[in-house]
Amino acid sequence: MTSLFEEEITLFADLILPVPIPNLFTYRVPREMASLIKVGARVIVQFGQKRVITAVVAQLHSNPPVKYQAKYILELLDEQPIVTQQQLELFAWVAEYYLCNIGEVMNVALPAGLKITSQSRIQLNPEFEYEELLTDQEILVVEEIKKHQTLSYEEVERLLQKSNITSIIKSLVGKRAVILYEEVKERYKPKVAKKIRLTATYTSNEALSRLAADLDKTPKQQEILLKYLSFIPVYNNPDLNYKGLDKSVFSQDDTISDASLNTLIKKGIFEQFEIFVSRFDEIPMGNMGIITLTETQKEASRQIHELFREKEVVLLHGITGSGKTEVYIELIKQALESGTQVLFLLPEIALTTQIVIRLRKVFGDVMGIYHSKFSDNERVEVWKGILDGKFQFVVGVRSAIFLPFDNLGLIIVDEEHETSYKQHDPAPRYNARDVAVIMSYMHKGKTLLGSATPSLESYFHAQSGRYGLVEMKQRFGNAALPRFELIDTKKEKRQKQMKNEFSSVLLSHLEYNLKNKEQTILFQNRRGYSPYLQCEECNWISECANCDVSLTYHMKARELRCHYCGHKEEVPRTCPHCGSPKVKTMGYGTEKIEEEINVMYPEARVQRMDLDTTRAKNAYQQIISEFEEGGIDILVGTQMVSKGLDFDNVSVVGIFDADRIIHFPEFRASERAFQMLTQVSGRAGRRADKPGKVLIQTANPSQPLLEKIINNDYEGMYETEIAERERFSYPPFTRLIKVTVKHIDEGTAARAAKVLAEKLTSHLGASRVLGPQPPLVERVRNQFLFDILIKLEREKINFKAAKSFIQEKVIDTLTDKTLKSIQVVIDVDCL
DNA sequence: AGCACGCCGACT
DNA sequence: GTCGGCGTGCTC
Repeated sequence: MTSLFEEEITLFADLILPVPIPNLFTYRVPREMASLIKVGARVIVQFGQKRVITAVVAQLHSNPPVKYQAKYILELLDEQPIVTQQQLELFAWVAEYYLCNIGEVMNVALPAGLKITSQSRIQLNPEFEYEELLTDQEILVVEEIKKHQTLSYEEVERLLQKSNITSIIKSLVGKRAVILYEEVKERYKPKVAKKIRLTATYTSNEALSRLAADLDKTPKQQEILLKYLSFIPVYNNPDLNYKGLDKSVFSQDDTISDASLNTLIKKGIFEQFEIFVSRFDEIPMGNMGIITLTETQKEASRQIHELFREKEVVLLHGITGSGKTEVYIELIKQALESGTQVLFLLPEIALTTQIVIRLRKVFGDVMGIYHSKFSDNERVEVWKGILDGKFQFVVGVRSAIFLPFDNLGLIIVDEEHETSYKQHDPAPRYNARDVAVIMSYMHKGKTLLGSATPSLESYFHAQSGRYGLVEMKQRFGNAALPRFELIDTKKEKRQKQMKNEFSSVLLSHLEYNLKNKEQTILFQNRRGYSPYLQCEECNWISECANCDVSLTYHMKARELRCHYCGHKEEVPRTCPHCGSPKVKTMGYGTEKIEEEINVMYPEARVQRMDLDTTRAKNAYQQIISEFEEGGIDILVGTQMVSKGLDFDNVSVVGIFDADRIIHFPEFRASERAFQMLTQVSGRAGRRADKPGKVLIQTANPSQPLLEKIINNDYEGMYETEIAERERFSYPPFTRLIKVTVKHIDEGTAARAAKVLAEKLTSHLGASRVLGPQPPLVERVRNQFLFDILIKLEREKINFKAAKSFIQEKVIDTLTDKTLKSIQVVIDVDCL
C-alpha cells in the first residue's frame, strides 16, 4: 500500500532529446502522468523558449535536479514504450563507440513518423486593424498570410528572400498584426480503406431476394447490389458480409455513379465504414514454406549451426551463385521456430530486388520490410508491427538495426563487405554490420555475416578464430563459373582497333549478342555523360564553385552537376575563360556509353542504370523487370548492376576501365577492386549449359590482382593484402579514426588541423597520427577540409581511452579563440 | 540543431 | 543615428 508520504514524491524523467547535445535532460512529470509514464515512451516537452519537441524517456527517478528548475512534461504520447530497454542500451553504446550524442542516435533510429517537432507558424491576429503602420515588407507578409491562412518561418524567408526574419516577425507581433503559435503534429497516419457492406437487415437470404426484386425499378442500384454480391457472395453466407468490399471497386467502375451508391446508403441498404489496413498488402505473399536445400546448402547450414554453439559470429563465404539465400532461409526458419526474432540486413540497393519477393513468399506476413524508399508511414508500421508482435522477422537496410526488437535471436548481414553499411554524413557514423554484432550480443543472439567477397576485416577475424567460417565454393545447380578475357587496350589503341572506349573484342561480342538475342551488361563505375568539360584552346576545365572537383556533364538534363554538393549549372556554349567555342566533353560516364551504343547499334535496346535513372521509387525495380523479361539488350550501369541481381540470359559482362578502380588512391583499393569486379562478373551466365563471359578492358593485363580476379582466388588476394595491411599498420591490425577539420578559410582550417595533429602526436606518437593532409576533394560546400588519420593497434591500445583522449584534444583546440569557428568531425572506424 | 542575445558596418 | 549582418552561448 502506498503511504500518503510517498504520494508526495515528484517523479522526474531523464529524456533523450533529438538534439546534438551530449547530456540527457531532466523534466518534471506532472502528477496525473506519474502512474502512466514508462521508460521508452515518447513525451512532448518544451525545449528552450518556444521549441516543442518529442523526447524519449530514458530513466524515471525522484531526484530533483539541484542546479535548475525542471520544466514539466507537456504530454505523454505513448501508453506503452515504443523504444525497448535493449534499444536504449544500444543507443548509448553507439553514442559512446562512435563518439556522438545519444540524441543523434535516436534521431536516425526513430522513423520521422514517430518524431514530432514543432514548427513556429504565424497567423493573422483577428483583432488587427492598423495596416497603415506596417512597412512594405510587413504588408507583403500579411498579404501572404491572408492568402494561405498561416505561414511557417521558412515560407516567410522564401517570400522575402532573406535569411534573418526574426526581427520582422517580432515587429509584426509587436504591432499586434500577427500571432505566433507552435504547430505540433503526429506525423504517422494509419492507412484507412473506405469500405461498403450491406446493413444487417439485408444479410439473410429472404431479405436479399426481396431487395433484389424491389430494386427492379432502379436498375443502376440493382447493378450495384449484384456487383457487390459477385465479390462477396453473401447469399447463403451472411458472415462474409462483415468484411465488406472496398469502395474503390465502385468508384473505379465508370458505369456506376456515386449518386446511386449514395442513395443505397441513404436508404439504409448499404453502410459505409473504414478500417485500418497494412501498407504491405501489395507485396505478393504465399506460403511456399518448402525450400529444398542441396547437399552443399544443407552442409553449410549444419556447419553454421554447429559453429554458433561456441561463436557469436559466423562468416559465410559463398561465391556468387552458390545459393546463400536458401541457407539464410533455413536459418531464419529455425530461429523463428525457436521463438526469437530475426533481422536480415541488406545493402540498400539489393533490397528492391527479387530476394524480398522470395522471402515474402516463404515467410508471408510475419515479415516486415524496412527500406528508405518506403514512406514514413510505412516505416512506422514496421516499427509498431515489431512492438506488437506482428512482425517476427524484418528485412531491412542499415537503419533497420535500430528497430525495437526485444528478443533477437539471429541477425544476418548479407553482402557484409558493402561500404553502404557505414553511415557517412550525419552522425552517428555507425557501421550497421558492426553494430549488428553488438546488438546480437545484447540479445544473446547470433550474427551471420555473408558475402562472396568478404571484407578483409571479417575474413581476418574468421582466420584468427574469433568468428566461425563456413565456405561454399560451388555454384548452385552446378552452373559454370564465367570465363574471363582480359583485353589489352594499350595494344588495341596502338593497332587503332579501339572505337573510342570500345575495344574491338567488346564490340564483336556486343554484335554477336545482339544478333543472337542474348543480353549484355556493361559496367562503368561513373555516372553522367562525361566527368568534365575541357576547352581545347586554353585547357579550361569545368569545376564546382564550392568544391574542389570537376563538374560532371549530364547530357539528358543539359547541365553540369557537382556529384559532391549537388550544385548545378548551365552548360556554357563557349569557354568561360577564353571564349573559344571548342569546349569538349572529356572522359566517359554511363550516359555517354549509352549514347555511343545508340549511335553504333540503333536497333539495340539500351537501358542505363545508375543513380540518375533510379531515383523514383519503383524505377530500379522497373528496369530490372524489363531486363528480366528480355525487353533490354544492353544494360549500362554503375556499381548498381553488380548487386544481387540474378539474370539467366546474360552471356557477356563488359568492364570498361578496370585500371581506374584498381589504382584508386586509397589503401583499400585492391580489396575494393576485387570485390567490385568479382561481383559484377557474377552477373554473367548463371546457366549450367552456357557459361557466361566477362570481358575486362585494361591497359595492363599482367597485373597480379587481375589474375586473382579471373581465377576467383579470394584467398590469394587476402594473403597479399593482409600482408600489406600488417606491414603498414592498417585495418584489420589497427582501428582507424579520421578527424576532419573544416573551415571556410583555408589558412584557419590548415592551422587548426596542424595544432590538433600536434596535440595528438605528442601522446600517441608520430607513427599513429597521419597528416593533416587535404583529402582527395579538398573543398566541399565552400569549406576547406583537412584530414588527420589516427591508427590504433587493436590489442595494444585501450581504444576507449584513446577515443576520449582524441575528443579531449579536439575540445582543447576549440578553446583557442582564433580557432573557435572550425568544425571538427570525428569518424570512428572510417572506411 | 535551433533560437535569442549582443556587438560592429552601410544605409534611411 | 538605426537596420541587420552573424559570432556566441544556452537549452532541463
